[in-house]
Amino acid sequence: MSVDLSHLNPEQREATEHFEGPMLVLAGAGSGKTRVLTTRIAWLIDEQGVDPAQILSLTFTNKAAGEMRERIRKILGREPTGMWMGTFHAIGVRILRRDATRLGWAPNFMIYDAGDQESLVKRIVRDEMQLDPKRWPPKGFQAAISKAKNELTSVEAFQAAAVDVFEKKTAEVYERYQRALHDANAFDFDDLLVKPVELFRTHPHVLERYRDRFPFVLVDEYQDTNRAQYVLLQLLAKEVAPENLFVVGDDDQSIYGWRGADIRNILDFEKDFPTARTVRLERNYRSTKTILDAANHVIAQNLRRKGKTLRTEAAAGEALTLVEAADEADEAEWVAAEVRARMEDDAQLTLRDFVVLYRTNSQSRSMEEAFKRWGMPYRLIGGTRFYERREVKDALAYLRLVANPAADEAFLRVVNVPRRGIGDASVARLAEHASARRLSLLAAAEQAEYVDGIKGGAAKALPKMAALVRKHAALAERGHPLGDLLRDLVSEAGLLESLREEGAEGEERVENLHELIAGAADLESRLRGEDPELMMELEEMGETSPRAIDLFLAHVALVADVDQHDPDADAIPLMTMHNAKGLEFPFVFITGLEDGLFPHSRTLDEKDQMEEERRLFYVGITRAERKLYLAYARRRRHGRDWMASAPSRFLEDLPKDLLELRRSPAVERASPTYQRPWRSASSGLQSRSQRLGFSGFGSLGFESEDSPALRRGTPPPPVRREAADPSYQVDYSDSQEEPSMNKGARVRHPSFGPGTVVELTGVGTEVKAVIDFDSIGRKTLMLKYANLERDWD
DNA sequence: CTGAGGACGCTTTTT
DNA sequence: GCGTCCTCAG
Repeated sequence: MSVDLSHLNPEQREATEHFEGPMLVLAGAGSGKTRVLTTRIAWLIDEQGVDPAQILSLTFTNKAAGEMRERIRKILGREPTGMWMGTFHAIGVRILRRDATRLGWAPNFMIYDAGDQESLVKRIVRDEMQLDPKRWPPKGFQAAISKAKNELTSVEAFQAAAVDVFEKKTAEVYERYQRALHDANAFDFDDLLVKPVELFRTHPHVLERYRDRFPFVLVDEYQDTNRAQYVLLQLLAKEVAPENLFVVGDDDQSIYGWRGADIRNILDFEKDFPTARTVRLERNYRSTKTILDAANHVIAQNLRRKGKTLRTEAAAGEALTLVEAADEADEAEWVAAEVRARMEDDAQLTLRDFVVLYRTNSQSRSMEEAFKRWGMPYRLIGGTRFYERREVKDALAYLRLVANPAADEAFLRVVNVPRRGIGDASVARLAEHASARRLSLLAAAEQAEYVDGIKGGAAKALPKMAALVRKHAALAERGHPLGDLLRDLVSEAGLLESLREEGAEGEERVENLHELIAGAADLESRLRGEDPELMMELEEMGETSPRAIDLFLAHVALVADVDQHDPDADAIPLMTMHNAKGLEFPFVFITGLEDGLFPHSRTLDEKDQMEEERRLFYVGITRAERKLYLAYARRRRHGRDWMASAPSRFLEDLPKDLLELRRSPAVERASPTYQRPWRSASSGLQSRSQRLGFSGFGSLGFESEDSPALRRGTPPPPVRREAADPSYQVDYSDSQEEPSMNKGARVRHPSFGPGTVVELTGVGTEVKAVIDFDSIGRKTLMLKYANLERDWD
């Protein structure tokens, strides 16, 4: 069998057929980097006779890993048995399960997620160190510790370097925190990267084993690696002749600097590996020329970059639409109306062809409301993650307790969930009793009736709860089906019942639990069906016949998002731009393009951060295949109060001739006397840059005086509720008439170039024209937005 | 021990 | 605007 490379362009091919030595693939957005990665792996296996077990491939998301494995399987026509493909964290876990003992952890360690970390830090700060959480917010410590870990700063090094009070206190928290993790036989997420590095550094023969095992290392999204990940890669590949490290990334899409990703890793790759070859993938297969032009102009403003320019052979396509809205509700309304209009225009389109992107999750609310009002289903991506939901964590804590009755932290979490009348006082007594007798809390709970100070309800409820756990532990021991076990457990514990009493939201939570149960059942059936991927994973970890319950618990820690909604459902996705990385959509709306929101106010005075914001904008723009909409609101609710907002400075970087400007009906109404500057001119046919002068663009530098409505401190008008206003779609009215047009006229469009009017429909300001463009063929345009010129030649 | 009511805060978040 | 956290009365 041979791998088909005929569909690759020359650069993709060069990267794909790279056999040995370090290589950097700078892959622009939409340039086919996944294709290169997967095809190269298949090529290594099929054409170069590389054993899949010699390949280690690292990604940042489970989704990416899963999709890549699937694609490789398709190309090969068989399972790439033995290949390690997974997230850095998942691979870290695998390494640690084998050798954690060498670091002093038992192999069945638990993984603390962000929430667990937070409660542990809180406990240390408040209970152990007795610090006032107002003056010393636990979050601050947690962030500092996480940062230190990402930079591979040990407790000792941190202590040595601590100068000010905060650093000294942090050093103490860090030390206690690390000790607590060890005592609980747990690692936090950061440890999953840090500890393998520690293992390799302190046990050279273990490192040697991995170096021998994996002569081929591949990394996706290299621009997002942090210090720990970087060092891990260096350890695995540096000076391991011939240094087969193959990294793919895009410095222009580095948007995770705030959580430790270091863009220098990709910028300096050629310095780190002087023999590295570099391939640039600059041909874009996703977007129209107009969209790419916009993206290129935006990113060109950044200084810290390798420098790439995306090229395409695609047509110019539609102009970008920039819309000014009155406020966020109006913005959302406009977006919903436009989506609806688009869909009415083209029956082929579905809601999945669109996406609404924003900077912060809180912006989703107005969007959700608008889509609800329009009766259009939407799908929220991101936000609170499935396994971090309260009810899910509660159910998992029960399950953990069933799997391991000595899991005290799980016991503490659910001892009074649902409410059983067991308060802090009783728990404290129980803990005393337990530690005096070296019992687990669960074992102590069984004897609660005989524990001093525990009386009444608590004395009855504790043994009852313990009995419940014991009963299910016995079932698990006998190999009772996991899905059934979990279902009975949450129901007998009273979780379902208590959630149902919470009303509508509780129903949702019950749904989540059903989801969890389904997930457990699914994993177990994969285990019984000897799913090859799963079997391989178990084998690598030296585990042959784990209990489904332990396997499930080990798995859930690493899976961030189970898509709760049907991904095939016809609904419009709403997400942050961070969440959109790697995705593509025909129609993209980027909302909230306002200074202080995007770019975010916290980034305004720091150059590097501003560049990261701009990269985020670039990521947003390059998601679009056919059409990009940009929107901003004149004012926006910010916490308690309204703020006047100015259009984002990023808009200045867009070439004006790519833009079509629109205003929402509400804005039109708010400024009835306003006249578009270009209309007052004699011909009515000026360049687009002049047209930009309307109110709201003060900050764009086209108009010197600020419009009154935009001045800071403007009292907010009452919140409009014209949402359901059916005129919304048609009320783009302004009283000015358009230049007259007739069938057969030759016209020129700013982005589509010359064309012929084929048909005219509608009246007044609602005239639509079907125009046959010389370059791209027929299009239907609203005349008043089309900004057509008569073309006489 | 619990539920009510008030203060607070609030960027992004692949794992 | 909303969710979380804390405090306090019953």
